[in-house]
Amino acid sequence: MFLHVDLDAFFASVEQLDNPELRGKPVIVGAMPGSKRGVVAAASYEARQFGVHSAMPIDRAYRLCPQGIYLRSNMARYREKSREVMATFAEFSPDVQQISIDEAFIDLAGTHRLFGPPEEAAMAVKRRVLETTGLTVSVGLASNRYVAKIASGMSKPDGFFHVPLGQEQAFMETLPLHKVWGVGEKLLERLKSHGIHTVSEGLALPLPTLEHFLGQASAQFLYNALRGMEATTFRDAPQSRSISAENTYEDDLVDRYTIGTALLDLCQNVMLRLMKEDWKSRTVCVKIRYNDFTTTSIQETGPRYIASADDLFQRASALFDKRYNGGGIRLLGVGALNLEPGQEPLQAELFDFGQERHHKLEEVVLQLKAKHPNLPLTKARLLRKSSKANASEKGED
DNA sequence: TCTGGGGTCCTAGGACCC
DNA sequence: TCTGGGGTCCTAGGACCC
Repeated sequence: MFLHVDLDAFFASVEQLDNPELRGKPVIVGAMPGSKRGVVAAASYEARQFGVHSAMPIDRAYRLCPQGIYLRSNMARYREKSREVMATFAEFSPDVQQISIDEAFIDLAGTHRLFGPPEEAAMAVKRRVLETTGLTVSVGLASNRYVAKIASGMSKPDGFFHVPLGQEQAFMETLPLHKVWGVGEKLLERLKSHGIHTVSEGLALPLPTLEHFLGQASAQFLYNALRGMEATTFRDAPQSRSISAENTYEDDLVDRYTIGTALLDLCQNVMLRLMKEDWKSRTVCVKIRYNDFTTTSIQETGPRYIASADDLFQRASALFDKRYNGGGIRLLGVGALNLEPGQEPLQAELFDFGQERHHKLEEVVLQLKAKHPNLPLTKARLLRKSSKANASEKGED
Protein backbone atom coordinates (compact mmCIF):
# COMPACT_ATOMS: atom_id res chain seq x y z
CA MET A 1 0.00 0.00 0.00
CA PHE A 2 1.06 3.57 -0.68
CA LEU A 3 0.39 6.86 1.01
CA HIS A 4 0.27 10.12 -0.87
CA VAL A 5 0.83 13.00 1.51
CA ASP A 6 -0.06 16.54 0.50
CA LEU A 7 0.59 19.65 2.60
CA ASP A 8 -2.46 21.87 3.01
CA ALA A 9 -2.26 25.35 1.40
CA PHE A 10 1.47 24.98 1.85
CA PHE A 11 2.93 28.47 1.25
CA ALA A 12 0.11 30.18 3.15
CA SER A 13 0.37 27.69 6.02
CA VAL A 14 4.10 28.33 6.39
CA GLU A 15 3.42 32.06 6.62
CA GLN A 16 0.77 31.46 9.27
CA LEU A 17 3.14 29.20 11.16
CA ASP A 18 5.95 31.77 11.11
CA ASN A 19 3.66 34.64 12.07
CA PRO A 20 0.96 33.63 14.57
CA GLU A 21 -0.94 36.87 13.98
CA LEU A 22 -1.86 35.54 10.56
CA ARG A 23 -3.52 32.39 11.85
CA GLY A 24 -7.23 32.19 11.20
CA LYS A 25 -6.99 35.01 8.68
CA PRO A 26 -7.25 35.08 4.89
CA VAL A 27 -3.62 34.92 3.76
CA ILE A 28 -2.80 35.21 0.07
CA VAL A 29 0.73 34.48 -1.08
CA GLY A 30 2.06 35.54 -4.47
CA ALA A 31 2.04 38.92 -6.13
CA MET A 32 1.01 42.13 -4.38
CA PRO A 33 -2.33 43.79 -5.18
CA GLY A 34 -1.93 46.43 -7.85
CA SER A 35 0.53 44.34 -9.81
CA LYS A 36 -0.53 44.19 -13.42
CA ARG A 37 0.67 40.68 -14.14
CA GLY A 38 0.74 38.88 -10.81
CA VAL A 39 -1.26 35.86 -9.71
CA VAL A 40 -2.03 34.02 -6.49
CA ALA A 41 0.50 31.31 -5.65
CA ALA A 42 -1.35 30.01 -2.60
CA ALA A 43 -4.39 30.99 -0.55
CA SER A 44 -5.17 29.94 3.02
CA TYR A 45 -8.45 28.14 3.56
CA GLU A 46 -9.81 31.31 5.13
CA ALA A 47 -9.07 33.13 1.87
CA ARG A 48 -10.58 30.35 -0.22
CA GLN A 49 -13.92 31.06 1.43
CA PHE A 50 -13.94 34.31 -0.52
CA GLY A 51 -13.43 32.40 -3.75
CA VAL A 52 -9.71 33.11 -3.97
CA HIS A 53 -7.60 30.29 -5.36
CA SER A 54 -4.14 29.77 -6.79
CA ALA A 55 -3.36 30.92 -10.34
CA MET A 56 -6.05 33.62 -10.06
CA PRO A 57 -4.92 37.10 -11.18
CA ILE A 58 -4.09 39.04 -8.05
CA ASP A 59 -6.38 41.96 -8.85
CA ARG A 60 -9.34 39.66 -9.05
CA ALA A 61 -8.34 38.16 -5.70
CA TYR A 62 -8.17 41.65 -4.25
CA ARG A 63 -11.65 42.47 -5.46
CA LEU A 64 -12.98 39.27 -3.88
CA CYS A 65 -11.04 39.70 -0.66
CA PRO A 66 -9.81 43.24 0.02
CA GLN A 67 -9.35 42.47 3.72
CA GLY A 68 -6.92 39.66 2.85
CA ILE A 69 -3.30 39.72 3.97
CA TYR A 70 -1.12 39.74 0.88
CA LEU A 71 2.45 38.46 1.02
CA ARG A 72 5.21 37.86 -1.51
CA SER A 73 6.29 34.25 -1.78
CA ASN A 74 9.49 33.31 -0.04
CA MET A 75 10.62 30.21 -1.90
CA ALA A 76 13.81 29.76 0.09
CA ARG A 77 11.76 29.47 3.28
CA TYR A 78 9.25 27.06 1.72
CA ARG A 79 12.05 24.86 0.43
CA GLU A 80 13.55 24.76 3.89
CA LYS A 81 10.23 23.80 5.47
CA SER A 82 9.66 21.23 2.75
CA ARG A 83 12.94 19.54 3.67
CA GLU A 84 11.79 19.26 7.30
CA VAL A 85 8.57 17.60 6.25
CA MET A 86 10.30 15.17 3.90
CA ALA A 87 12.71 14.23 6.68
CA THR A 88 9.68 13.32 8.80
CA PHE A 89 8.38 11.02 6.07
CA ALA A 90 11.71 9.25 6.02
CA GLU A 91 11.03 8.05 9.58
CA PHE A 92 8.21 5.91 8.23
CA SER A 93 9.71 4.20 5.23
CA PRO A 94 12.99 3.88 3.37
CA ASP A 95 11.03 4.44 0.17
CA VAL A 96 9.84 8.05 0.02
CA GLN A 97 9.39 9.70 -3.32
CA GLN A 98 9.01 13.46 -3.35
CA ILE A 99 7.10 14.69 -6.39
CA SER A 100 6.84 18.41 -5.72
CA ILE A 101 7.69 20.91 -3.03
CA ASP A 102 4.65 19.90 -0.99
CA GLU A 103 3.87 16.24 -1.75
CA ALA A 104 5.41 12.81 -1.59
CA PHE A 105 4.62 9.12 -1.84
CA ILE A 106 5.44 6.79 1.01
CA ASP A 107 5.70 3.09 0.21
CA LEU A 108 4.35 1.19 3.21
CA ALA A 109 5.76 -2.18 2.20
CA GLY A 110 7.39 -3.79 5.22
CA THR A 111 6.28 -1.13 7.71
CA HIS A 112 3.45 -3.13 9.27
CA ARG A 113 5.40 -4.32 12.28
CA LEU A 114 6.53 -0.81 13.19
CA PHE A 115 3.43 1.21 12.41
CA GLY A 116 0.58 -1.26 12.24
CA PRO A 117 -1.95 -1.48 9.41
CA PRO A 118 -1.82 1.20 6.69
CA GLU A 119 -4.67 3.27 8.15
CA GLU A 120 -2.78 3.56 11.41
CA ALA A 121 0.44 4.43 9.62
CA ALA A 122 -1.42 7.19 7.81
CA MET A 123 -2.70 8.64 11.07
CA ALA A 124 0.77 8.40 12.58
CA VAL A 125 2.22 10.35 9.64
CA LYS A 126 -0.36 13.09 10.13
CA ARG A 127 0.37 13.32 13.87
CA ARG A 128 4.12 13.24 13.39
CA VAL A 129 4.19 15.98 10.74
CA LEU A 130 2.06 18.25 12.90
CA GLU A 131 4.23 17.53 15.93
CA THR A 132 7.58 18.17 14.28
CA THR A 133 6.71 20.89 11.76
CA GLY A 134 3.42 22.45 12.91
CA LEU A 135 1.79 21.78 9.53
CA THR A 136 -1.28 19.74 8.58
CA VAL A 137 -1.41 17.32 5.68
CA SER A 138 -4.01 15.43 3.70
CA VAL A 139 -3.32 11.76 3.09
CA GLY A 140 -4.50 9.33 0.44
CA LEU A 141 -4.14 5.58 0.91
CA ALA A 142 -4.39 3.07 -1.93
CA SER A 143 -2.82 0.03 -3.48
CA ASN A 144 -0.85 2.12 -5.96
CA ARG A 145 0.62 5.60 -6.10
CA TYR A 146 -1.60 6.89 -8.86
CA VAL A 147 -4.83 6.25 -6.96
CA ALA A 148 -3.30 7.36 -3.63
CA LYS A 149 -2.45 10.67 -5.28
CA ILE A 150 -6.03 11.30 -6.32
CA ALA A 151 -7.36 10.06 -2.99
CA SER A 152 -5.41 12.64 -0.99
CA GLY A 153 -7.33 15.37 -2.78
CA MET A 154 -10.70 13.97 -1.73
CA SER A 155 -10.82 15.30 1.83
CA LYS A 156 -8.90 18.49 2.33
CA PRO A 157 -7.64 20.03 4.50
CA ASP A 158 -6.24 17.79 7.25
CA GLY A 159 -7.98 14.83 5.64
CA PHE A 160 -7.62 11.13 5.07
CA PHE A 161 -9.13 9.08 2.27
CA HIS A 162 -8.77 5.37 1.70
CA VAL A 163 -9.49 3.56 -1.56
CA PRO A 164 -9.71 -0.12 -0.60
CA LEU A 165 -7.97 -2.77 -2.64
CA GLY A 166 -10.20 -3.81 -5.53
CA GLN A 167 -12.16 -0.56 -5.52
CA GLU A 168 -9.73 1.40 -7.71
CA GLN A 169 -11.76 1.50 -10.90
CA ALA A 170 -15.03 2.10 -9.08
CA PHE A 171 -13.37 5.03 -7.35
CA MET A 172 -12.16 6.48 -10.64
CA GLU A 173 -15.68 6.26 -12.05
CA THR A 174 -16.92 8.63 -9.36
CA LEU A 175 -14.60 11.38 -10.65
CA PRO A 176 -15.33 14.00 -13.28
CA LEU A 177 -12.96 13.55 -16.20
CA HIS A 178 -10.97 16.71 -15.46
CA LYS A 179 -10.07 15.36 -12.01
CA VAL A 180 -8.21 12.46 -13.56
CA TRP A 181 -4.60 13.27 -12.81
CA GLY A 182 -2.69 13.80 -16.04
CA VAL A 183 -5.73 14.81 -18.05
CA GLY A 184 -5.24 18.50 -18.72
CA GLU A 185 -6.94 21.03 -20.90
CA LYS A 186 -5.71 19.70 -24.23
CA LEU A 187 -6.40 16.03 -23.61
CA LEU A 188 -9.82 16.93 -22.22
CA GLU A 189 -10.65 18.80 -25.42
CA ARG A 190 -9.52 15.93 -27.61
CA LEU A 191 -11.58 13.48 -25.61
CA LYS A 192 -14.63 15.72 -25.82
CA SER A 193 -14.24 16.04 -29.56
CA HIS A 194 -14.55 12.24 -29.69
CA GLY A 195 -17.67 12.30 -27.59
CA ILE A 196 -16.03 11.24 -24.34
CA HIS A 197 -17.19 13.33 -21.40
CA THR A 198 -16.96 10.94 -18.44
CA VAL A 199 -14.64 8.32 -17.02
CA SER A 200 -17.22 5.63 -17.75
CA GLU A 201 -17.41 6.65 -21.40
CA GLY A 202 -13.64 6.45 -21.58
CA LEU A 203 -13.67 3.00 -20.00
CA ALA A 204 -15.86 1.72 -22.81
CA LEU A 205 -13.11 2.30 -25.37
CA PRO A 206 -10.62 -0.49 -26.07
CA LEU A 207 -6.94 0.39 -26.10
CA PRO A 208 -6.52 0.28 -29.91
CA THR A 209 -9.30 2.82 -30.32
CA LEU A 210 -7.66 5.15 -27.84
CA GLU A 211 -4.35 4.67 -29.62
CA HIS A 212 -5.97 5.59 -32.88
CA PHE A 213 -6.78 9.12 -31.79
CA LEU A 214 -4.32 9.82 -28.99
CA GLY A 215 -1.12 8.10 -30.04
CA GLN A 216 0.45 5.22 -28.19
CA ALA A 217 1.89 6.89 -25.10
CA SER A 218 -1.14 9.02 -24.21
CA ALA A 219 -3.48 6.12 -24.93
CA GLN A 220 -1.62 3.74 -22.65
CA PHE A 221 -1.47 6.36 -19.94
CA LEU A 222 -5.19 7.09 -20.13
CA TYR A 223 -6.14 3.44 -20.37
CA ASN A 224 -4.33 2.71 -17.10
CA ALA A 225 -5.41 5.91 -15.39
CA LEU A 226 -9.14 5.38 -15.97
CA ARG A 227 -8.87 1.89 -14.48
CA GLY A 228 -7.06 3.12 -11.40
CA MET A 229 -3.96 1.20 -12.34
CA GLU A 230 -0.47 2.53 -11.73
CA ALA A 231 -0.04 4.92 -14.62
CA THR A 232 3.32 5.05 -16.30
CA THR A 233 3.99 8.47 -14.78
CA PHE A 234 6.24 7.33 -11.97
CA ARG A 235 9.83 6.39 -12.34
CA ASP A 236 11.85 5.36 -9.36
CA ALA A 237 14.39 8.06 -9.98
CA PRO A 238 13.79 11.20 -11.99
CA GLN A 239 15.49 11.12 -15.36
CA SER A 240 16.96 14.56 -15.08
CA ARG A 241 16.92 17.47 -12.71
CA SER A 242 17.06 21.20 -13.24
CA ILE A 243 17.18 24.45 -11.33
CA SER A 244 15.77 27.59 -12.83
CA ALA A 245 14.72 31.12 -11.99
CA GLU A 246 12.34 33.25 -13.97
CA ASN A 247 10.56 36.52 -13.57
CA THR A 248 7.63 38.26 -15.17
CA TYR A 249 8.15 42.01 -15.28
CA GLU A 250 5.52 44.61 -14.50
CA ASP A 251 6.52 46.51 -17.61
CA ASP A 252 8.07 45.02 -20.72
CA LEU A 253 11.86 45.01 -20.88
CA VAL A 254 13.14 46.70 -24.00
CA ASP A 255 16.56 48.27 -23.45
CA ARG A 256 19.68 46.15 -23.29
CA TYR A 257 20.90 47.49 -19.96
CA THR A 258 17.71 46.52 -18.15
CA ILE A 259 17.71 43.16 -19.87
CA GLY A 260 21.34 42.58 -18.87
CA THR A 261 20.64 43.42 -15.25
CA ALA A 262 17.62 41.13 -15.23
CA LEU A 263 19.65 38.27 -16.70
CA LEU A 264 22.43 38.79 -14.18
CA ASP A 265 19.98 38.72 -11.31
CA LEU A 266 18.48 35.45 -12.54
CA CYS A 267 21.94 33.94 -13.03
CA GLN A 268 22.91 34.82 -9.47
CA ASN A 269 19.76 33.16 -8.16
CA VAL A 270 20.42 29.99 -10.09
CA MET A 271 24.12 29.89 -9.17
CA LEU A 272 23.35 30.39 -5.49
CA ARG A 273 21.01 27.41 -5.46
CA LEU A 274 23.42 25.33 -7.49
CA MET A 275 26.09 25.95 -4.85
CA LYS A 276 23.79 25.60 -1.86
CA GLU A 277 22.33 22.32 -3.04
CA ASP A 278 25.59 20.93 -4.35
CA TRP A 279 24.85 20.44 -8.03
CA LYS A 280 26.90 20.92 -11.15
CA SER A 281 25.75 21.40 -14.70
CA ARG A 282 27.02 21.96 -18.24
CA THR A 283 23.68 22.92 -19.77
CA VAL A 284 22.30 26.45 -19.68
CA CYS A 285 18.82 27.42 -20.81
CA VAL A 286 17.37 30.88 -21.47
CA LYS A 287 13.63 31.44 -21.78
CA ILE A 288 12.03 34.49 -23.33
CA ARG A 289 8.32 35.31 -23.26
CA TYR A 290 7.37 38.28 -25.41
CA ASN A 291 4.55 40.66 -24.61
CA ASP A 292 2.27 38.81 -27.04
CA PHE A 293 2.88 35.73 -24.84
CA THR A 294 4.76 33.77 -27.48
CA THR A 295 7.48 31.89 -25.67
CA THR A 296 10.78 30.58 -26.89
CA SER A 297 13.80 29.01 -25.30
CA ILE A 298 17.33 28.20 -26.25
CA GLN A 299 19.72 25.86 -24.51
CA GLU A 300 23.30 24.80 -24.95
CA THR A 301 25.44 22.12 -23.42
CA GLY A 302 29.03 23.23 -23.06
CA PRO A 303 32.20 21.19 -22.61
CA ARG A 304 32.80 22.51 -19.07
CA TYR A 305 30.65 22.78 -15.98
CA ILE A 306 29.27 26.17 -15.00
CA ALA A 307 32.00 27.63 -12.79
CA SER A 308 30.48 30.81 -11.39
CA ALA A 309 27.60 33.25 -11.66
CA ASP A 310 29.76 35.26 -14.03
CA ASP A 311 30.36 32.24 -16.20
CA LEU A 312 26.65 31.47 -16.20
CA PHE A 313 25.87 35.09 -17.05
CA GLN A 314 28.21 35.05 -20.02
CA ARG A 315 26.70 31.83 -21.39
CA ALA A 316 23.16 33.06 -20.79
CA SER A 317 23.86 36.40 -22.45
CA ALA A 318 25.27 34.71 -25.53
CA LEU A 319 22.22 32.46 -25.79
CA PHE A 320 19.91 35.42 -25.30
CA ASP A 321 21.59 37.35 -28.12
CA LYS A 322 21.23 34.36 -30.42
CA ARG A 323 17.50 34.13 -29.83
CA TYR A 324 16.21 37.63 -29.10
CA ASN A 325 14.02 39.10 -31.83
CA GLY A 326 13.98 42.66 -30.49
CA GLY A 327 10.44 42.56 -29.11
CA GLY A 328 9.15 43.69 -25.71
CA ILE A 329 9.85 41.06 -23.06
CA ARG A 330 7.40 40.17 -20.31
CA LEU A 331 9.30 37.20 -18.89
CA LEU A 332 12.91 36.14 -18.70
CA GLY A 333 14.17 32.85 -17.32
CA VAL A 334 17.53 31.20 -16.79
CA GLY A 335 18.04 27.54 -15.95
CA ALA A 336 20.73 24.97 -15.38
CA LEU A 337 19.65 21.59 -16.76
CA ASN A 338 20.86 17.99 -16.59
CA LEU A 339 22.21 18.51 -13.09
CA GLU A 340 24.79 16.12 -11.73
CA PRO A 341 25.48 15.69 -8.03
CA GLY A 342 28.57 17.29 -6.52
CA GLN A 343 29.91 20.79 -6.65
CA GLU A 344 32.12 21.80 -9.46
CA PRO A 345 35.60 22.09 -7.96
CA LEU A 346 37.54 25.16 -8.99
CA GLN A 347 39.04 24.69 -12.41
CA ALA A 348 42.81 24.47 -12.53
CA GLU A 349 42.97 27.76 -14.40
CA LEU A 350 40.94 29.42 -11.69
CA PHE A 351 43.61 28.84 -9.10
CA ASP A 352 45.64 31.81 -10.10
CA PHE A 353 45.36 34.49 -7.48
CA GLY A 354 43.04 36.93 -9.19
CA GLN A 355 40.53 34.28 -10.22
CA GLU A 356 40.49 32.73 -6.80
CA ARG A 357 39.77 36.06 -5.17
CA HIS A 358 37.10 36.68 -7.74
CA HIS A 359 35.48 33.37 -6.92
CA LYS A 360 35.55 34.05 -3.18
CA LEU A 361 34.12 37.51 -3.68
CA GLU A 362 31.33 36.09 -5.76
CA GLU A 363 30.48 33.53 -3.10
CA VAL A 364 30.23 36.25 -0.47
CA VAL A 365 28.07 38.40 -2.71
CA LEU A 366 25.72 35.53 -3.44
CA GLN A 367 25.41 34.70 0.24
CA LEU A 368 24.72 38.34 1.08
CA LYS A 369 22.04 38.46 -1.58
CA ALA A 370 20.47 35.32 -0.15
CA LYS A 371 20.38 36.78 3.35
CA HIS A 372 19.18 40.24 2.31
CA PRO A 373 17.10 39.77 -0.80
CA ASN A 374 16.35 43.47 -1.07
CA LEU A 375 19.96 44.60 -0.96
CA PRO A 376 20.56 46.38 -4.27
CA LEU A 377 23.82 44.59 -4.87
CA THR A 378 25.00 44.34 -8.43
CA LYS A 379 28.00 44.65 -10.66
CA ALA A 380 29.77 47.95 -11.13
CA ARG A 381 30.31 46.94 -14.73
CA LEU A 382 26.62 46.98 -15.35
CA LEU A 383 26.12 50.20 -13.44
CA ARG A 384 28.75 51.85 -15.60
CA LYS A 385 27.06 50.55 -18.71
CA SER A 386 23.90 52.32 -17.65
CA SER A 387 25.54 55.74 -17.63
CA LYS A 388 27.82 55.16 -20.59
CA ALA A 389 26.02 53.00 -23.07
CA ASN A 390 28.25 50.24 -24.40
CA ALA A 391 31.21 51.27 -22.33
CA SER A 392 34.29 49.08 -22.38
CA GLU A 393 33.53 45.39 -21.83
CA LYS A 394 36.67 44.70 -19.90
CA GLY A 395 35.77 46.54 -16.69
CA GLU A 396 36.49 44.85 -13.40
CA ASP A 397 33.74 43.85 -10.99
C1' DT B 1 -9.79 36.13 -15.58
C1' DC B 2 -4.98 38.03 -20.25
C1' DT B 3 -2.47 34.19 -18.39
C1' DG B 4 3.28 33.30 -11.87
C1' DG B 5 7.19 30.47 -10.78
C1' DG B 6 9.25 26.06 -10.50
C1' DG B 7 9.40 21.75 -12.13
C1' DT B 8 9.20 16.79 -15.10
C1' DC B 9 8.37 14.10 -19.09
C1' DC B 10 7.56 13.27 -24.06
C1' DT B 11 8.28 13.94 -28.99
C1' DA B 12 10.52 14.68 -33.25
C1' DG B 13 14.29 15.92 -35.88
C1' DG B 14 19.26 16.50 -36.59
C1' DA B 15 24.19 15.45 -35.77
C1' DC B 16 27.28 12.05 -35.34
C1' DC B 17 29.18 7.44 -34.74
C1' DC B 18 29.78 2.47 -35.81
C1' DT C 1 28.03 6.51 -56.36
C1' DC C 2 24.16 6.40 -53.53
C1' DT C 3 23.43 4.10 -49.69
C1' DG C 4 21.20 0.37 -44.29
C1' DG C 5 20.32 -0.09 -39.48
C1' DG C 6 21.18 0.96 -34.83
C1' DG C 7 22.47 3.83 -31.18
C1' DT C 8 23.35 8.16 -28.40
C1' DC C 9 23.24 12.89 -27.47
C1' DC C 10 21.34 17.26 -28.11
C1' DT C 11 17.68 20.76 -28.99
C1' DA C 12 12.95 23.21 -29.19
C1' DG C 13 8.48 22.97 -28.14
C1' DG C 14 4.62 21.42 -25.70
C1' DA C 15 1.63 19.06 -22.14
C1' DC C 16 0.95 18.73 -17.55
C1' DC C 17 1.49 19.29 -12.55
C1' DC C 18 1.47 22.07 -7.95
